[in-house]
Amino acid sequence: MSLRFRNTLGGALEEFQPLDPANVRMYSCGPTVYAPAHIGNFRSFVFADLVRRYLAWKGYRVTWVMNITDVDDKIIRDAAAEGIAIGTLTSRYTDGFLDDMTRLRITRPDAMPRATEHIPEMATLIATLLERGHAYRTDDGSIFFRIASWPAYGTLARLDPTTQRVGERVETDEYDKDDVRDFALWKGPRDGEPSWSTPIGDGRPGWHIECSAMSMRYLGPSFDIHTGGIDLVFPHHEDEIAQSEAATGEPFVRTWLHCDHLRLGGEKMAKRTGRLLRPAEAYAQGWSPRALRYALLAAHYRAPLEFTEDSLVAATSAVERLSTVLAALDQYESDRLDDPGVAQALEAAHDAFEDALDDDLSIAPALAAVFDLVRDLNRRIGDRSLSSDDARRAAEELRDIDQVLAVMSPDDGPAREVSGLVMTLLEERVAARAARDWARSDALRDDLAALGILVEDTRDGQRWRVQEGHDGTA
RNA sequence: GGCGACGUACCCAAGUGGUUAAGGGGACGGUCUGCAAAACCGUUAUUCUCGGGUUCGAAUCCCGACGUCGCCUCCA
Repeated sequence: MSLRFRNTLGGALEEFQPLDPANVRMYSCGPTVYAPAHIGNFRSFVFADLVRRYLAWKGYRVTWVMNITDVDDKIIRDAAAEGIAIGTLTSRYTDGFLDDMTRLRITRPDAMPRATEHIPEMATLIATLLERGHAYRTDDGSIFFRIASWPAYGTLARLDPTTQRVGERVETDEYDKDDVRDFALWKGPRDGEPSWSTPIGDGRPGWHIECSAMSMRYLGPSFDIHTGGIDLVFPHHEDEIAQSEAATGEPFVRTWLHCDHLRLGGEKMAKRTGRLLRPAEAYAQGWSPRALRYALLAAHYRAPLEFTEDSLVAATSAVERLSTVLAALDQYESDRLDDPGVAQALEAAHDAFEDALDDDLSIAPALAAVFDLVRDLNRRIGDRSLSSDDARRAAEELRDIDQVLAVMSPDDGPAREVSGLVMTLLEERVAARAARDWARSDALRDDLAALGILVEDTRDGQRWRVQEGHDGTA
């Protein structure tokens, strides 16, 4: 089967066909760096990473761009409150964001453009909109997009602009718009606010224009996939489409993908309500980054996901189950001949995994296929019915699948060589067990545990794996 | 008020017309083991929010009720 996505634009399940088969172009709305991102934000970034990884796994070359919004009202407000330049504030939170991405195993995008570094591109785009009559200036030097000039406005969000509820929370009179629904492309200069001098005048960009300008800069006027949280559908992405297509006259994005909210206590996780959890806080409570990743990944992206401690308990057990079977396979040895049933099981699991994800990234059946395989492999390990090559191939298959999931290897340097001390202790313990010296054996097990090495005894002898959170280099 | 999503076991979550309702977690029982851990086996939904209807047959389709959440305003 082929890859299909549920396109927010139109709502249909559509077969994915890249505009350029040799290069899938994808853009994700990134963070506004005025505070550490919370795990609700990261749900959308982990989701985008899943799209990116799955496309690559399917054999596509992907160019992935994620913006960093480093100038906006909240950034200006918070920097002023601290008495620092906005760049000082935003570089602080940008660094933190990049660290969080790394720990959550989110692939580094090919480009992460900053808004403040693309002011000229935005000014050019706005100039075009002015020329074409889709934008107008106000007395204070601001420039607005004229929604009345763009009949398709509202298509993405399925909103009828004429019936929008306006008036309840009309923006303050700070900017003098022709129509309350018009949105700011450019904000005129003000005292105490950062300002750039451009051909369209002094001031600073509005929010939506940066994504249009930067996506076009790196991906061209038309590209394949645009991702974001469901709350960006309106007005952000609606505005992006309007201003982009009005400027270029070409279709902006082919497939829009939006993930639903992460919830806490039954409600959307959000900074404004204070109802949130940040990655660092989860780690401080003892949860591992990969368990957090798994918890964010394990539900379908278009379904709301309630985040609870139970979900982290489940995620922790699930990822440990995966790394345990991998460790067992890696250490498995047998003189047996290959069992053709193993190759069949691997192929069946691979196909089921792919079929599930092909269907609009249906992660739950994909994971079910993985865990069905894990149970089968554990059974075979217990029966010693595998050959050494069977075990090696099984581990290879799991690691291949993990190119998409990125949850199987323990955090903190799983692939690293363990120290000579650990190897010596492991050997000593084998000798102690051979001599049935249980006291010595148990003492060595404790010593190894203190070094982050979990030792288990099986019918086939001693088996070990690295404990979560230890790097095994002690 | 408009638009949208949703209600499946103790928890999370697949399944969208037809043999025994995936998978993960938790709990309990068992096997293995010097002990421990891991693993494996078994038990945990005759039933899918409720009430009607269509059908030979529905968790799956239709109507209604109740309940939850989101967007319409900054927001992943």
